Amino acid sequence: MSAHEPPTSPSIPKFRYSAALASGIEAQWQDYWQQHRTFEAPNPAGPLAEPQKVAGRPKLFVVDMFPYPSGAGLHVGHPLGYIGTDVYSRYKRMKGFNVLHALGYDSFGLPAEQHAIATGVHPRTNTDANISNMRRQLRRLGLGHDDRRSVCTTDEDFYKWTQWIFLQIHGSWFDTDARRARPINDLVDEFSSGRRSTPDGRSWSDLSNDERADIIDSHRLVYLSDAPVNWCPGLGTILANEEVTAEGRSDIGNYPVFKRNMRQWTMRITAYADRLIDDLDRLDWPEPIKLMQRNWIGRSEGARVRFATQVGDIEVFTTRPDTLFGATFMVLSPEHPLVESLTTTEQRTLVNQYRAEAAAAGDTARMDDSREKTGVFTGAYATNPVNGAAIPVWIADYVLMGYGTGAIMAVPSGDQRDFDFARRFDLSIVATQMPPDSWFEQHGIEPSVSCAMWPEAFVGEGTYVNSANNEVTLDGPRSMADAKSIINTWLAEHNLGEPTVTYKLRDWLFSRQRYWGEPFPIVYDDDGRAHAVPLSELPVLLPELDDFRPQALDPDDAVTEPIPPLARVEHWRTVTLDLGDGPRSYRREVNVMPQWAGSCWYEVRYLDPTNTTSFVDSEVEKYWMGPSAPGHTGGVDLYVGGVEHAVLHLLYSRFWHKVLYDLGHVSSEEPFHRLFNQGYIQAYAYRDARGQAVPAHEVIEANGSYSWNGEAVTREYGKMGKSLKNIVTPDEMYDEYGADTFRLYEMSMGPLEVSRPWNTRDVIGMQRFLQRFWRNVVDEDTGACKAQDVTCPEELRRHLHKCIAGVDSDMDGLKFNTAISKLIELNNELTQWINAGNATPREIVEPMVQMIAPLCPHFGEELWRRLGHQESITFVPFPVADPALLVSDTIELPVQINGKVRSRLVVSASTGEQEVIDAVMADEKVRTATNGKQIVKTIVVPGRMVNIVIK
RNA sequence: GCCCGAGUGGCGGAAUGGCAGACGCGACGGAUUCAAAAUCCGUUGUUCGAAAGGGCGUGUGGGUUCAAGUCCCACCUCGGGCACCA
Repeated sequence: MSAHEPPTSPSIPKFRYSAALASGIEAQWQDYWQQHRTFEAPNPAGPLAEPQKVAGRPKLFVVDMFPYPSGAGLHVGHPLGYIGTDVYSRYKRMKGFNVLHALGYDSFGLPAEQHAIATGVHPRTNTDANISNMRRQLRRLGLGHDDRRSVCTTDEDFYKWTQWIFLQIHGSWFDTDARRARPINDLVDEFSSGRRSTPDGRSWSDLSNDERADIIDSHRLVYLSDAPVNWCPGLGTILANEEVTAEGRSDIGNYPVFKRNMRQWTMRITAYADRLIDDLDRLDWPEPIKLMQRNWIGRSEGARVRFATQVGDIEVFTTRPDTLFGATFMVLSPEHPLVESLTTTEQRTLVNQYRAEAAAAGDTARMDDSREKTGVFTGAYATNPVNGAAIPVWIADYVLMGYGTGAIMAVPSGDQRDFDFARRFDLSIVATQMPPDSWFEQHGIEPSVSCAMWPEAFVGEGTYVNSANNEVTLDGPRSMADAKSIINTWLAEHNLGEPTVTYKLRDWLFSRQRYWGEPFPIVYDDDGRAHAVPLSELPVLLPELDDFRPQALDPDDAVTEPIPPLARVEHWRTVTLDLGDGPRSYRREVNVMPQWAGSCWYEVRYLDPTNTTSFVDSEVEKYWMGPSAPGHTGGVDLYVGGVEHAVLHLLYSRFWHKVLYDLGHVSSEEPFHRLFNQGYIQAYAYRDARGQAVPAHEVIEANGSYSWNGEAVTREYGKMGKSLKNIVTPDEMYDEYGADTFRLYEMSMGPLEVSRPWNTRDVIGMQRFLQRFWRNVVDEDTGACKAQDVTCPEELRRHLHKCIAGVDSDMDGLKFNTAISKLIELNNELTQWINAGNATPREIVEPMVQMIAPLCPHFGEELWRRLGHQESITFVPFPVADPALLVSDTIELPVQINGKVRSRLVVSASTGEQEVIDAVMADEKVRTATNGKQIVKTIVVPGRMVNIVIK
């Protein structure tokens, strides 16, 4: 392993740790690992079983978020997380763990398809080229991945199982009593045995086949719905709610998105809303991500309440049933089904006009809350169930049909929107809670239960007023929770309402009108009824296409019906199958699955990538992902990725995993037990006077201002990207410094979870450190190992053990930046010792090499070999600190006077408190400072410091 | 508007409530060199001072404490998420 090309320049010693030397070393060790299959992790069972290697080691499953193989290749920001997980995995191998670390590719998706449309090149060709380039770039980084497990979602034997999971979901329903998914046949049994009654109460045997199928289909966890969807003509496909930005545009491409009705496959993720929220408490995730998921799911607890009208009850959902007595009017969504029958003759013209306007304005316009409130009176009145008051019924577009029941009871005294509406249209406002005096004081008005002077609604805890009828009263001081519970009980007793929970989360639109995705394993019969393709027919392969274009659509064309590319492949679209009643002709589903499908379960396939009989061997899944203790969710031990998938990938994959768990296919309840959000590496970009980006690496800084070609430019900070001309690639770093220096720099820049700016100029610092380290072990001229079995000074030995203890705990906590500085400090001290003419103590450098190995694996392997070891350093145990060397005999105590350090005192570590005080009082500087002052107090923090308080 | 997260030297960043600025970059000075690069040694928060030494310093203003970058309250700025959600 030591025959490297000598560096080209004659003035540089032959064995200096230069970029050229590093590159040679790195290439050789990468080959070594590949030949020796160093990172192939043994499985306990299944096709990759090596049970004897599994035995006696704890396991660790580390996963990076699934990358999309972009055509642009990697820039230095991309590998940050991969390096972090690699360092951690290598560290854990040295701590005795059986580590599974692999990286696959989320290779279906829009960019490859858009590229195919533009160039006519098959997306597979392009995707494969991108993957090989990315594999090449990552191999050069020296990542310890098990390459056998590098799956791609576009592989036929991968998407076979994506389709299989789809059919599992299609073949199940959610039992709301058991709070879990069950096979759909259980539901058929329940209906046919009479344990469960049919929707209209007829017996199961009296129903026609079609009627039965309708009932069953309506219970499936994935179902066809003809409902409003997010239609994005610019992409030629619909999008999930999570893929639409707050501005009503597509997350990808920023095209306009329109609401329209289309028949789509929809995943019943809402059935899992409660478990998706509740189980967050059992996960080791960053709190902000949990919060984002909670907010996205948006559980609100309240009550459904029915208000009687002449044409039937209006049902509302409210989170504040305790304010029912203050409901002075109702507001219905313009699309509410009762509007038609409620509206009086006199109001009809106005109402129709308003409804037309509301329909014309897009969702986005309606959501613009800076607008003034609009609305129209229907002419009808409803009865407030708690006090019998006749209250007017209005329609207004701020009430959305898609949330709750599409109707609200308006309590203007307690809700700001209702308050605004009431003031605008002069509707009455009745207080149900008396705000505290401080509230009135803040608003500069006299306390009054009359709302006439109130400038805004009062939301909060207050004494209840005006809230009683003959049977129930809330009046007086009481908590909101009590009041809600009292009124809910009363409502239930009188059959006027009941406690309910609603969610913001909507079901997941799962169809995409594209080509480059998994085909649905679904066919339709002549009646248009969907059937599952038999498992034996999987995978349903994508047909070849010559032309990948969806029909050309204007991004603003909201009305034209989309025709997916697969609809044009007539020979593929029609298929003859025997689904139990003889061979018949069926038509295939022509939509494809969204990109999220493959990433919903890929981590499971890492476990058993070559299994042809199951998506994963259950024993293998249990070993790598099973719960570690009763009550533990199980799942990946460490999942690292960016925060941008907080409500997309991380919500969808949890949902799929829970379905698989319910059906008994996995033993883990959650896919990712511990989540770590890495920061981003960003970069400066520069623009000239015209606002054009200029090449960032050509910009010169002088005295805090920046220039390019002699022209002043302005600096901005953001993502690396082509358009900003500020990309730095790993390849440039490999050439200039080698992979180990690059890895070390990325890890040293700051905490892994924090975003930070890239600064090529700083990389040199880590290069110098490795050079000094190298020079301490290797003779730069001869390449000979300098380490000798000599005794080293006690102080250096103590420093080593302190370093071991610190690096060990830093690496365990993913704090690589501080681990690196500890190694640099130790190396600096070692350098001084050696520069003073001493030999290199083997006792110091061997543990140092072991400690640097996870960070700079090629460097570590090479030095380990040069130190005379024949085995790879990968599984050499991490050094252990000697506790006896961590405590020192003497300590330096800072002495503070009134909190300011005035002196330092070296004392024996065993000095008692009184002795310390005596020594402090004898100190010259202390005597000067305290001279003539009264000592009020003396604080001694054992082993840490002394503080004297004087007056 | 609501909810998170973050503000520390010229820069990236360290600091279980206990010596603020570890480590690295940059800058400055020195050694080596014909010279440079590389390497090695040293200085480097700011301010007053010739020096010894002192004052001030972690976004701003208050507070708790013997002691606050760290805890509490209010505010400012930046980044992110959600947004007429009943």
